[in-house]
Amino acid sequence: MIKITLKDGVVREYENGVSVLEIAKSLGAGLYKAACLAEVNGEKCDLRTVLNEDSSVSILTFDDEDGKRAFNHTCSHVLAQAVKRLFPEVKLAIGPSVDGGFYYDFDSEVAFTPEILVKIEGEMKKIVKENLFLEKVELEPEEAISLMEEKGETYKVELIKEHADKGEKISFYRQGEFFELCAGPHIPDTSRLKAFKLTSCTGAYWRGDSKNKMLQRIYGTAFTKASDLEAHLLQLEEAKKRDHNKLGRELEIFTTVDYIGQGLPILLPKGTHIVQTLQRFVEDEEKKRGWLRTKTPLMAKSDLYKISGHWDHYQDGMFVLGDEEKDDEVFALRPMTCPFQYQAYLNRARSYRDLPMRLGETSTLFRNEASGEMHGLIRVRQFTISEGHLMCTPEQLADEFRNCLELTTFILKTLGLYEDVSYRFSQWDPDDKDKYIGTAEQWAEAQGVMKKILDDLNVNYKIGIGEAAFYGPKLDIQIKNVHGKEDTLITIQIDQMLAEKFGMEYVDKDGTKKNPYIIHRTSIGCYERTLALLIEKYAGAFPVWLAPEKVRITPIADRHHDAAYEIKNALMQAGIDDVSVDTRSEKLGYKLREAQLEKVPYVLVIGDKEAEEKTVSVRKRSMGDQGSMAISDFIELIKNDIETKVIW
RNA sequence: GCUGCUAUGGCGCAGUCGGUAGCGCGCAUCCUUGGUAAGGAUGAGGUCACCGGUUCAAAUCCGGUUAGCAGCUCCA
Repeated sequence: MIKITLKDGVVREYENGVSVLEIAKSLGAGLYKAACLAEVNGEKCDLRTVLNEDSSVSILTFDDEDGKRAFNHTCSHVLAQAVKRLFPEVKLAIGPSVDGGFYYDFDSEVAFTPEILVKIEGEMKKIVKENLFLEKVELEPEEAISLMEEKGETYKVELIKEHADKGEKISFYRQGEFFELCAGPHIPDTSRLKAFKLTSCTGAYWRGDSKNKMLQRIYGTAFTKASDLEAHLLQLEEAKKRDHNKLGRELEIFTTVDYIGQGLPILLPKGTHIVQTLQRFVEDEEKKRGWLRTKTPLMAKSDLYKISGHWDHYQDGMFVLGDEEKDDEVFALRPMTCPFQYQAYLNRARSYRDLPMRLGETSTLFRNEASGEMHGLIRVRQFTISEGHLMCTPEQLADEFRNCLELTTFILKTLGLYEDVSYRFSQWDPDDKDKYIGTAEQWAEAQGVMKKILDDLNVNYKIGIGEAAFYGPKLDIQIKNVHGKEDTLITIQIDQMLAEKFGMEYVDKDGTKKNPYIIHRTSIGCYERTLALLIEKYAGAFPVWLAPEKVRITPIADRHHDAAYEIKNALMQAGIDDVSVDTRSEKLGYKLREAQLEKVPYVLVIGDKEAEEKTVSVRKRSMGDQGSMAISDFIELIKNDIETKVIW
């Protein structure tokens, strides 16, 4: 007999050689049915694992993150098995679980159309019914390679060869006739896969490298119950309704025109209004915090970019005007502000007394993104960023960095996005010589300085190797869109290299010349992308201070029009613009419905009673009828909303 | 850039087997003058994204281009 310590601390005795699955069964039919995975002495393993000594065991179900992953991963094996049954010539690549489901990459001559996906799903259901057991098998590397070569699975051979010299056995999982290279762990049998759906098929490069062949990736998701699957699919549908790319067009925030080009959105009056409001807010806030402003050219001769290194390291991403072979002067639209704003610093000799020097600019940039990269307002070719460069001494660096971070925190909190972001410490990739300038020593120093600052500030970050700018490390503030895709909203960077390249110096107290540290930073990010995230955050129902139409005055009958315009004037005189009057001869309910759908924060209903008493009947978005109040009281109410930037 | 899908009035969509276009919403006008999420009638609006091909005939079939979508790659 062996002693098994369970999750709740209870110790039970079992026969030597008992499997975890049998233990689960002994604990109850419900747990047995729900079990996905086990954790034995802290190690994740299959439920079929057999125990021969005293152990601590916890049974993981779909409710545990690891259980869910194993469940989805097993479903990806079933997918691969089904594809091999229907298309034996298809070669298998890899098939992991991911957030919200799983995928499997196939090298197939046949394109997997939606109709084919349905057929594959049907075959998967058969496999589930067959209740195939998943059994782990370990082979010697040579054996594994020859087996996979025999089956023509060239991708698997490549993977095994990489593992071969580690001196470990290669693990496989068998389910029926299907034999798959896999480290596991897996759920015990296919019959537990009660509810799954193949959601899409797209292209994906083998090993994530665009030099490699593009494979076909089938995405899917799996649940223990059909109702959970349906709820999940419904949730995805709901998320799509918040998609800024759809909602932003519906709400007339922006549009695109095919003959203007990709990544060049037109901001309509409502979108422009929001951006302008954000811009004033940011510029005022920066001014309070000691930032000066510059206005620098949108383009420059190639000479400038040759000094900065962009000509060599970033030319593909720039819009170049002219041809170096033919033209005397070649220009390029600016892809960043750095070398332009540095000229303000270089305007005269600087002393340590000039530092820190904080230069902000609302800066329009142009980047020639590859054609497939553009996405609504999130990824565009022309955008405007709250740019800034800060030149300082080494002693000032940590404080100034903290101030930059505090500014972004303040802005994110004001926008209501603070809880939605995560931090990434973006470092260089020493193996990527094409992308990065500078020496290993320079990078070690810049990253070391940044690490210390971040750790001192207790920033909870993850590290991104190869995510640094070509001239220095970054703190990237990341946010996910409605589809779960992560983008950089805000970035704060430390740069030691460009100051040297541009000959930026200051005379220190001791009379020696030194290069300043430079912080590149944005405070709200680029306005287009931030706007996109705000549309998704609020599903178009913006806080009052940002709302492009704050008040809609709705007279009930024609005879109330004069009273309505009087109220509009009163609001305008109180400094509240963005007020409209809906004089259409529609019923009140009809007008209210439209105002609600357009997410106008306040609707003022004006009828006989209000016209008589000089009051307004206030309807608040999503809170309905608030009753009547004096016009002056309403002005106070909405002014407070605007000034405090309250979110409701 | 790559893989796949898509493109029909302002928006959302229908259009079968090729025979020169329909619906709903919106818009305009008129009637209605109403009290917190859709009152009624009439009307206007489309060279079916663009270029080319096949055909007696193309929204429909074929090729290309442009743009949009999902994903990959990329993202200073």
